[in-house]
Amino acid sequence: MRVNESVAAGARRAQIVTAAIETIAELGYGNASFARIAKRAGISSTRLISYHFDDKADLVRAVVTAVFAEAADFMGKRLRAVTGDRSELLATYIESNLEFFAERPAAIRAYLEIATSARTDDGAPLVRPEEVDDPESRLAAMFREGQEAGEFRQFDPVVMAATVRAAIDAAATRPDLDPHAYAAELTALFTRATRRDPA
Amino acid sequence: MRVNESVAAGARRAQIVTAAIETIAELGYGNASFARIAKRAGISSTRLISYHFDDKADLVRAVVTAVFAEAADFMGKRLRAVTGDRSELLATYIESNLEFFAERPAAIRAYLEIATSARTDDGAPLVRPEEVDDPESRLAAMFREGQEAGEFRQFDPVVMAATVRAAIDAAATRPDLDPHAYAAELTALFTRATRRDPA
Amino acid sequence: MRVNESVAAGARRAQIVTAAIETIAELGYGNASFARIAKRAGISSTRLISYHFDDKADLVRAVVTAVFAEAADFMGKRLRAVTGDRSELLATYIESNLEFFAERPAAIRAYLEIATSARTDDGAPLVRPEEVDDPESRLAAMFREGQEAGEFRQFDPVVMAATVRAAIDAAATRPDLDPHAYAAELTALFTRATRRDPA
Amino acid sequence: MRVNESVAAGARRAQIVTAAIETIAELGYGNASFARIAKRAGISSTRLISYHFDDKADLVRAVVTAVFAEAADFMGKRLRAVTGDRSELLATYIESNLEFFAERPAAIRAYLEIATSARTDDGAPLVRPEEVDDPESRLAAMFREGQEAGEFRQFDPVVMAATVRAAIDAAATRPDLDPHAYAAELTALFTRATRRDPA
DNA sequence: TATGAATGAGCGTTCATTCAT
DNA sequence: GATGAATGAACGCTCATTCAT
Repeated sequence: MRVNESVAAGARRAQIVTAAIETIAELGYGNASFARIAKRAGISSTRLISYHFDDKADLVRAVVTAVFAEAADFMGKRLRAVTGDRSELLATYIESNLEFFAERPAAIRAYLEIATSARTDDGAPLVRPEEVDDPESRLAAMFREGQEAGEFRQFDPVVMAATVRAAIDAAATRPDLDPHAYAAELTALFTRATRRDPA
Repeated sequence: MRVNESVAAGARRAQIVTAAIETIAELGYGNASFARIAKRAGISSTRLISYHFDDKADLVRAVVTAVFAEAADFMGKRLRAVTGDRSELLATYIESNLEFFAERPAAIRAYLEIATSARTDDGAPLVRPEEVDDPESRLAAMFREGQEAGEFRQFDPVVMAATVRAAIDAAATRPDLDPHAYAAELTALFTRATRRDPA
Repeated sequence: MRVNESVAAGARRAQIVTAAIETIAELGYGNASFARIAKRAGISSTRLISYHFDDKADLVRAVVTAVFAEAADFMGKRLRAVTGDRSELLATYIESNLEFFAERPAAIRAYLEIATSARTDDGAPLVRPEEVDDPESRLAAMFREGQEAGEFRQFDPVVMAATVRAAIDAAATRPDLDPHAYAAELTALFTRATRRDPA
Repeated sequence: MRVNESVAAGARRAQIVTAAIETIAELGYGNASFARIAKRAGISSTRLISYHFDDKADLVRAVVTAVFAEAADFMGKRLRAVTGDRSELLATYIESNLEFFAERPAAIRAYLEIATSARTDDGAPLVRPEEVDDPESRLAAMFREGQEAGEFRQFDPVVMAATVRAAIDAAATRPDLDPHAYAAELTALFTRATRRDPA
């Protein structure tokens, strides 16, 4: 997060981030060169990107941060409105996430591209999860609390969280399917997978 | 599959494919240049790669084919030994798949890298699923048959297959966790998610 | 030399010159970009450098001028105090010069960097000796006068002056050696090299 | 030194090294880009330079090695023919070195450019003296032996060697002066500077 | 006097691929 | 079946400088 940046600079940065999201989503991370991003942003030179971002990693980090902020805003409203137990929270989490995918497919595709494809020279992830946010850890914590509250059966919260995230992200690669129906399927699936077993 | 290739040429191809798998697994698809693959294979010039493979897509396709063949061989033995119903088949599928990950982590990481990162210039996947194999479709078919046989509850087989595959692939990115315990968790999860609901 | 510049502007210029000296001395002329100099000066934009100096050549000229002024001030005091003949003058010249190196190593390293490395696009020296000062010519004149006064043997004053300067500058690249001992060695060396041969 | 390189590759490398020497000598190290060197070498792309040399440092090292080899060959013949004492050896060293400058001015200018201007990003010399050769150390050793043999007076051999090298290198920057006359001046200078003092 | 924003040219380097034996 | 040599395009990034307040 930058501080003390002027309005004009902030707007330019946002414009470049938007172009980067679209380029990465459409062509893949490996094809998203500064030249292609600049072209899509309608700016004449890649120099302007280097001027506003330290390097490519900095731009990529800005993309992830922007997507996460948007997702958090979109989903946060729905999640804070939940009044029921954590089972309902999980259902809302899945549904709002899939709705966000339907709303902003490019943003989420760009994020997934970065998460799976952006590496440093030595193979390490360019953006480490803990650098930006870590939805999976928060999900695992929620499961753990639900177990302690007796709302969920006993299972490994880490595995369950990883599976829920993987299931949701997989949905993002199926834009052909209806997000509400898909959400209903996943909700049914994970409700059964997590609820206390019948006595 | 090539025909009429000599033993020597086949061995060279296999050597290059092996080096490609290791390079992709370790450094990521984006860093797996011909130069790096050639270096790992212990050959002096990238020319040898171009000689044995039409182009990079051809090499990548060979990698995927090799990994799939190995996985099919490894898992096939276990799956054919299953005597119970499709619920047991699913459990064996999950478990043998995670065992394969533990056995050949580089192979599966290379495959996942290719699946998520390898694109043509215009953003299309470099290797289309139907070009090599399509485990997800076969899984969906299995679910459909199980539903018709009354072994599973009613759910969307496509969504369930996608979720199972995503859950298994997510496990591959967690080499820190014990594969048997992970398999047990996933088996419990999907057994509950797919079984007929209690009356 | 600028005229009519305000105190504030003069201070800024001095601040930038100081940063330039340190940067050139530490990283070499080729690595002393406006960006690096600005960073060391603690100013946010290179624009301030361009504002206070016409171009890079102007800044470099200001650096050389500043170093020469400092050296002339430092050495001038000692040289004016010499009462003996030109042989003693030469010894004092050498010694005070090496003392100055010890006092202001960054300044002299920066100057030598500029003298040896700063070129225009077509290879010409960025700062021509006669543009700023020309110690070598003054030294040659001193030798010529000394020969006419019978204090030195006959030799080519130009070659001798070039050699003395080269010897002194070489000393600047050996900050590991004691400057006084080095000066004593050079004094002994050039005293023998310049004195009248025994009859 | 490369081994097992083909005749064609060796010729190419030599061609590029020659072009590099001329470019560096004429335009200075800072202006000697791959593009300018390639143009002078008459090759179409800078890629060919990168193909034959690991990186710029590798090319620069090859230049220095080539110049040193040439100088050693040129001077070696004359030095091995010396029959007198070390005083005569020193005179021959100076004279043959200046003759080499007159013979191959571009080579020596290129070397001096590299020695004074070629740095890594952090300011360290791109080519360390000990990496290629170290004439100064050998000269110092010669002085030390001469002192032990009673041929020279007592002085610091390191300082004297540094001064002789600096004096010779300074001569290289004066192509306007006659090398034989210059050599005679330096020989007279250092003969007097090094010989035993009269009793 | 100062500043952020923007620029086009150039940098060394790497890319997969083709040429010519 | 194998090889070294060569290629043009593209890469991210840095350069000193200018524009516009």
